[in-house]
Formats: sequence, C-alpha cells, structure tokens
Amino acid sequence: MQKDKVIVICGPTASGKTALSIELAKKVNGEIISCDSMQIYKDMNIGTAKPTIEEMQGIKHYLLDFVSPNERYSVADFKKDAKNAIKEILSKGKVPIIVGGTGLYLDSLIYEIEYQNIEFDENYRKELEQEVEEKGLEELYEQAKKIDPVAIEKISKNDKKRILRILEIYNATGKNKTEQEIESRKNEVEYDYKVYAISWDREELYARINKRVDLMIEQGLIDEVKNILQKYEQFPTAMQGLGYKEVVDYLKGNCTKQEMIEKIKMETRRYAKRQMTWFRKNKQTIWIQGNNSIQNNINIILEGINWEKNK
RNA sequence: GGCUUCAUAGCUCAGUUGGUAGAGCAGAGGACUGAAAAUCCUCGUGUCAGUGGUUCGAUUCCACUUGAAGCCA
Repeated sequence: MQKDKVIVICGPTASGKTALSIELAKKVNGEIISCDSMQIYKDMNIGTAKPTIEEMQGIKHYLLDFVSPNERYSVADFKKDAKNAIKEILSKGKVPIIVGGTGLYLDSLIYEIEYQNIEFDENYRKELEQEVEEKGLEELYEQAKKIDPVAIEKISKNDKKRILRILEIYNATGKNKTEQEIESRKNEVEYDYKVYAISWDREELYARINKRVDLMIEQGLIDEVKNILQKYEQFPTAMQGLGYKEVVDYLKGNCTKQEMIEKIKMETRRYAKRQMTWFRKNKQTIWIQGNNSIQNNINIILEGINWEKNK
C-alpha cells in the first residue's frame, strides 16, 4: 500500500517558510502543522515570529499557540501531537504540510523515532544538578561512562545536558541511551515525507534576520516579555527562546537597549547557522532558493511530489 | 606650529632583550534521540601603517612620511 504524502518545509529562521507554506497550502488544499519549539507557547508571538491570523489567510494551523509558557514540552510531546495532527488532516482528505525550523522535532517524524511513555522526573533532574554543584561534572561523566560507554564517546566532558540525559534515561528505564536509541528506530516510517528546505546566501539571510529583529522591537517585543514575566511564575523551557532571555537581561539592567538588540541579532544569526548545519545532514532534502518567487518555488515542490498525477 | 604617545588578525589588544607573532570577541565548519531558539566540539599567515637606514637578518633599533589621540601655544 502506498504511503500518504506529507510535505515538509524547513529552513533557517527568517527564510520565508511561513509565506511559502501558506501559499502552498492554498494550492494543494493543505493544512499546516508547525514544527517549532517556541511558537507552541501562548503569549509569545512577536519574538517567535508566530504567523498572525491575517497571515494565515484562513489556512488551519496546528501546534501553534497551545502550550502555557509555564509548562514543559519536549520532542516526545511533539511527535505525538504532530502524528495526531497528520492523521486528522488526512482524514479530512487534505494534505499535511509540516513547517518549521526545529530540526530535532522534524527528525522525530521523518525517522519515526519512538519515544517510550515515561514521565519527566523533576526531582531526579534536581538531584543531578545538585550533584554537579557538589562533586563536579567530571564525576557524573564517569558515572555515565560506566552506564553507556558507547554513547559517552560521542559527547564532550563539558556537555552537561547530554551527560545528565544518559543518567536520566538509565534512571527512568533501566536501559542505557544506546539501547534505547536502537529500539527507538525499529518502527517503519509511516508516511512519505517530502522534505524541502529554503536556502539563502549567508549575507542575504543575515540581512533579513537583522531587519526582522529591528521589526520585533518596533512591534513591542519588550512589552511582550514584560507581560509574560508578570503573567507566569516559572518557565521550564520557554525562556530559552531567542529574544526573550536577552530582553530579560536588559530589563534587569545588565545591558543597554542597543546592546540587547545587537545580542539578539547575533544569537539569531548563530541559530540560523546551526539550523543550516542540521538541515544539510539529511541527504534526501531538496533545497529551494529563498530569493526565487513563491510561485516558482511552489511549482518546484508540486513537481517534486508529482502533484498533478496523484490528484 | 611645538612636544608626547600610539599605529600588529574583521574588532579590542598582547608580544617579539632583533631570528617574520598570539589571546579574547566576531566569524567559519561540525555534532545533536524526552531542555533543542537549548547544549557542546574544532578552526588564528596577518604587506606587524608607508619609505629609507643600521644589521647576516628589522614587525622589533634609528630617521623621515602619513594617520589618530593627548598636552602646550
């Protein structure tokens, strides 16, 4: 049986994914599933460049604006939510279009990574954090090495996040990371993902990023941050968002407004660079040029998925 | 106009008692399986302002030129 097609539009931040995907959705009778780890949050609109109602032009969007900034969200949640959304869209006879720049989230779909149903252990995380404080990271690195010598070889002694993760997986499942990853890949990929990525000359992309950050400030990013700081008392993951942590720093008086703006631009450029590295890794990805017209790029995509033939 | 100080990587600056130089930042490349807009790894040749001089050898010492900053008129 032939697998259903799912179109994916990825690419670095500020590459024009939103505009392209909405035009594409109109053309193919599609609906959009956002693949973005920050646009999921409510009350974080300007800084995440979340598409507005007007921009959406009536195209239904999933996985946008549905998590409170004081809640925890992870790839495992995304995988489940996204698969449900795909099913729902297909059941309506429409075409699912995955759009976003979070490479980790995207991979969970296109490689059909299976996440076991385990709860995040807040206490154990805190315990580990404290152990790092007391004994030093090296101690935990050695522990992780005993549990999973294969996985530890690939990570640095300074990569606290991944060292802790090895310990957490073992604590939660009794398996090590390597075993768990092998199991996570055993399922066949359910859909026929057609992955497109938008590419720009570095200089042009950076100019777009700089311009967009200026626009965010004009649109009231600072007030947006003030508002969520007031509205929510904790931010397990949301405050990692680019633009947010820098504004918080500015509000604390640690830098001038101009310094803050420059910092956001710089960090966003670096983020775009990391995204490019991530998307280059997948050899199946078809690259389209951002400075092409949207119409042109849509034609390339339709051709790639043999749209007319299957209609 | 006179005096003083400075001129080294895209930026800020070290340094070479004369044997052609190195940090931070920026930048580039990469990794990535439950925090991922996160986290982490690797990468430093540049007319040492210009022109002459001394010297086996000058980015280093000397002279002049140019530019910058400061002080005195």
